[in-house]
Amino acid sequence: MKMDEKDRLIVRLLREDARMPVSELSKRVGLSGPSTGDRMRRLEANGIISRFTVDLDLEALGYPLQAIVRIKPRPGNMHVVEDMIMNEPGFVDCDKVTGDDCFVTRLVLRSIADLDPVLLPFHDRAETNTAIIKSSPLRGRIPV
Amino acid sequence: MKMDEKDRLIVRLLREDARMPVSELSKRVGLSGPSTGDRMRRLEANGIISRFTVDLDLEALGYPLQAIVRIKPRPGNMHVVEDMIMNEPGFVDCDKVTGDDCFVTRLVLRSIADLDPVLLPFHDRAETNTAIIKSSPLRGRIPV
DNA sequence: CATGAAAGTGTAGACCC
DNA sequence: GGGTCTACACTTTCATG
Repeated sequence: MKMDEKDRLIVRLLREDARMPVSELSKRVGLSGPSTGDRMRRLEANGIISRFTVDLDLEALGYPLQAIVRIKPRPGNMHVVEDMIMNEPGFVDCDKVTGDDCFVTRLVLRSIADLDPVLLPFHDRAETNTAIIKSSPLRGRIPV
Repeated sequence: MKMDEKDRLIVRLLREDARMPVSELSKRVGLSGPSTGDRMRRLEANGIISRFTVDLDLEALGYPLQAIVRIKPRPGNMHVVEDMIMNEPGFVDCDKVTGDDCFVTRLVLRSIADLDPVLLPFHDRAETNTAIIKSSPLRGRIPV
């Protein structure tokens, strides 16, 4: 699908506020209401916009700490370990990657004391490497 | 802020479709329109919902490949390397972490051939470790 | 937290370039 | 094909209980 400058502007504005009325969107884009609505629907239909959603503040939800945990299952434990990750709600992201590690995950924590209990069950079946996140200078940028 | 079951349902529904009319939201939650609207605004005011936004499909935007790149600047190159990450639009996530690596980033690519040119400038100032993402079984789960 | 009226918003159809 | 205008239906909001 080809996007012009107005499509890109619509996407950028909706990223900031997905509930912006079509009427206001149309003013900022410089098109009529209906055309703006059409473009919005077209962007969604073509899969550029995969969904309208809300970002949650994990800190406000009681999870002030996050860690990157790399997990390398021991031979034969691939599937079990993947299931264990899925069944621990603290893991909010999980990527399966090539190379030495198998899983790169993001784990959220209520306190540092929660880290050990979460990782302990893994140590029978995998090697883990944990790095506490100090800050996140970049989250979800759109590549230009 | 204390959240009850209805607040949590509102958040869950808005995650699926942030543009859902308050009128329909209220039906599904089992409250009147105004109370539902009030709760929505309260969740946003208290920072639980940090913003209404859209998820973009990076593949549809022409970036079918992603990699996790860990970056360890050589002594004295911390700031330069951070700036280099910020100035390369392919980096869409960047976390500053404790431990051996300093930065854990997510890099999006149009093709595997783009990997080398992006990483080359770093090799003067840092050690990098790249893992191609094969699949992402978990993205942005809400911890329960 | 619910109700009802007023103001605002989205969308379909006809039309134009 | 894409854009605009108009009009009607739906939605949100505010005042009130």
